[in-house]
Amino acid sequence: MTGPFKTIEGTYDVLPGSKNRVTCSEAWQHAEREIRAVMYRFAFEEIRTPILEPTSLIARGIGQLTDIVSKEMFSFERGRTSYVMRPELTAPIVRAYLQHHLAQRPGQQRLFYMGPCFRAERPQKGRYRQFHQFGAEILGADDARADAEIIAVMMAVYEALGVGKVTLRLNTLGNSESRPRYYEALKAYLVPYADQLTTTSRERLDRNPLRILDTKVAHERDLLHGAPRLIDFVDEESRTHFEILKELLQDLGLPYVEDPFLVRGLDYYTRTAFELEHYGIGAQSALAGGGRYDLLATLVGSRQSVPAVGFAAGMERLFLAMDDAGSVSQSGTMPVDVWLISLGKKAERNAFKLLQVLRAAGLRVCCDLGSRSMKAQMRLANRAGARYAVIIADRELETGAAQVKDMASGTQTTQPFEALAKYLVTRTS
RNA sequence: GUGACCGUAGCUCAGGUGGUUAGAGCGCCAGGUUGUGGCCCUGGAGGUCGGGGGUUCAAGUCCCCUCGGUCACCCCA
Repeated sequence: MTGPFKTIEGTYDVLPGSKNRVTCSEAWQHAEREIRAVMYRFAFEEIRTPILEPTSLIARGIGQLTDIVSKEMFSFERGRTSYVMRPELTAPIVRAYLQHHLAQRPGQQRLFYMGPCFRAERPQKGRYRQFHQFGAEILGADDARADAEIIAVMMAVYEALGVGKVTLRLNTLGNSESRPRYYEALKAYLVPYADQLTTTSRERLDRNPLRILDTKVAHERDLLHGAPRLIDFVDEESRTHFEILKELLQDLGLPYVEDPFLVRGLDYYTRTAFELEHYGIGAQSALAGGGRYDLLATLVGSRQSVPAVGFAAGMERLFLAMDDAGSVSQSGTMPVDVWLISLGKKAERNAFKLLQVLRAAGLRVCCDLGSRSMKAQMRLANRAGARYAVIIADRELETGAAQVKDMASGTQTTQPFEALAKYLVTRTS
């Protein structure tokens, strides 16, 4: 299908009552509610930043050479300014933290977010051009407990939404001094084998050798078995930071696997890097990822460095994992408490006023806005999942009492108009 | 950016080797009950067969192009 009534490639509408979790508004509301609840329990506060950011922030923060910045950004010029549709939220949050001097607020800043992000990739299962992330950041703390807190909230969200069977992979990348030393060693090892490397890996050799570590090409993986190990180059402080983090995770009963080849695709990570995986949701198995990014603030131009950790997770992948885990879905449209049925113009007018009275009493109430037959209105009441149907026609107007039908049992009673709200409220709460 | 598969009613899909007015189930609307839902019965609305071009007496069916969808690579949430 093509034409004007069509969402653009890699985007989708979220509709009420959709059988597909990703496109079902009730499923989104449920997930968002649970995520918020977990975040509040861990004492994180919400931050919302613009979807549009200056290109320079993203380019400097995430790194000019990353895939995201080099080929996946939706960006455009407007006058003398270059804008991007944010591809992630960590850099924007650091920007907000610096712009609004959030360091002046007491203690560490514990922030969470939810919202759309954009990357110009070819869509596939669990990957969209407009996708949605939620995540949390702790800014202003270099203690390993901050790393553990971040991992703990992240795990708690999946726990709360019924997603078990997740794998937490963990690694340390070292600090800004040890990383370059490892680059050199890895480069020195790989250069003699340059002719055996793929073109992309050969390009990375110069610019970002770390990225070669997460290659999936079989013979490159074999080659890497003999390569110098990242952990051997990691500085003493980063190493103890990593050891403490692992102990903390053990204390919290959070299982993890160490993965010396885990490298993240963004330049700003230092020390801790982690990924949460779930198999059974397609090729894109990463539910969430994150790590420590002590360098990011200075990368975007801050004179002072800001120690920080965070995680980012994909909503769409969360939904896929919930499907795979057989998590109870919040499917189907939300039923109404009461459906008002009226026959005749006069009754319609009266019923319309009654709608507001019942709503003011806290009931979810609706009626047909046409002039259908009793049968048709009854059918609508049924489809809307109404607990009660209230019938008003000339006869009821004369006697001053409405017919109230319990839709489940089919029994019908007569209630004076003045008593209606109270009657229905006590029966639906 | 590359590759594979797919594209017929709102949805899920039938439509052997090209041949009369393109079908079903579900959904929607209405009637069967002139004031009563769910079940059942009956009827109705709804289709540029993704789009364009070509082959042919004849194309939903064959060929080419194009657009979209899905999945995968790359990479990542």
